[in-house]
Amino acid sequence: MQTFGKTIKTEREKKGLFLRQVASALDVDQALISKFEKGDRKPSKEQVIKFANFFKLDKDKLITAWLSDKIIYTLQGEKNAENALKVAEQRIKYGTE
Amino acid sequence: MQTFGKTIKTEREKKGLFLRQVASALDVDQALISKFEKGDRKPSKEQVIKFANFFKLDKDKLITAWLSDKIIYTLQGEKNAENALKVAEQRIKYGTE
DNA sequence: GAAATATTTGTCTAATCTTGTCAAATTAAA
DNA sequence: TTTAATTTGACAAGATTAGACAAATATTTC
Repeated sequence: MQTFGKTIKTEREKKGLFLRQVASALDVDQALISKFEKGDRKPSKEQVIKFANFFKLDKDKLITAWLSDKIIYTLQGEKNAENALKVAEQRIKYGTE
Repeated sequence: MQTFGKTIKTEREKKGLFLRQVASALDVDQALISKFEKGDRKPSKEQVIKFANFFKLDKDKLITAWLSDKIIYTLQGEKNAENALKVAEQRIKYGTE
């Protein structure tokens, strides 16, 4: 169950690349990529797609990881988090009623 | 499976109150409450709690509805929405690994 | 159906949050 | 200990959102 950050960090290391290199390939500041990897900045969807292309990762999987990061972010510190997820799931599946 | 807006609207009508009255009781602009009810403005958590108290609703339930609104908002238009929810659920239950 | 009342909508400003960038600090490697 | 890599902090700019108000629309009442 990967976060976006861990995924791209692992991938980068697999390929033996430095942040600097990814940064220049994607034209994104390397400090920013470092932050993506550590999860203290959230990339835009366009950036997620850039990463997926660059690392040849399944786009949907990477987007899913990124979305789940965002969900978890909005739920942080909420004790009703789990219930909210269940409710959201029902609402998405069957519509809000 | 209620949204925050529907919940407070229903509750208000149950009690036969006008927006104006709720607005003055909670000290919130009535146009804003109208927007909350229709779901085109998202209340703060403090406001959610105000509503729960005022209508004597279960705080956790109302917060859950409000959180699920926010989740659905972040997932809007995403085809990976359902998967992202499942992933988020796993991560919250068992931690991110 | 006219007047009064209730609700909704549109728009603007201010406040809040988020982004990307740069420089400095830290950590790791050679 | 020098060099290279990564992380951190802080800031300015940009984007997003909230709340306020007025105007428009809808609903109710007589």
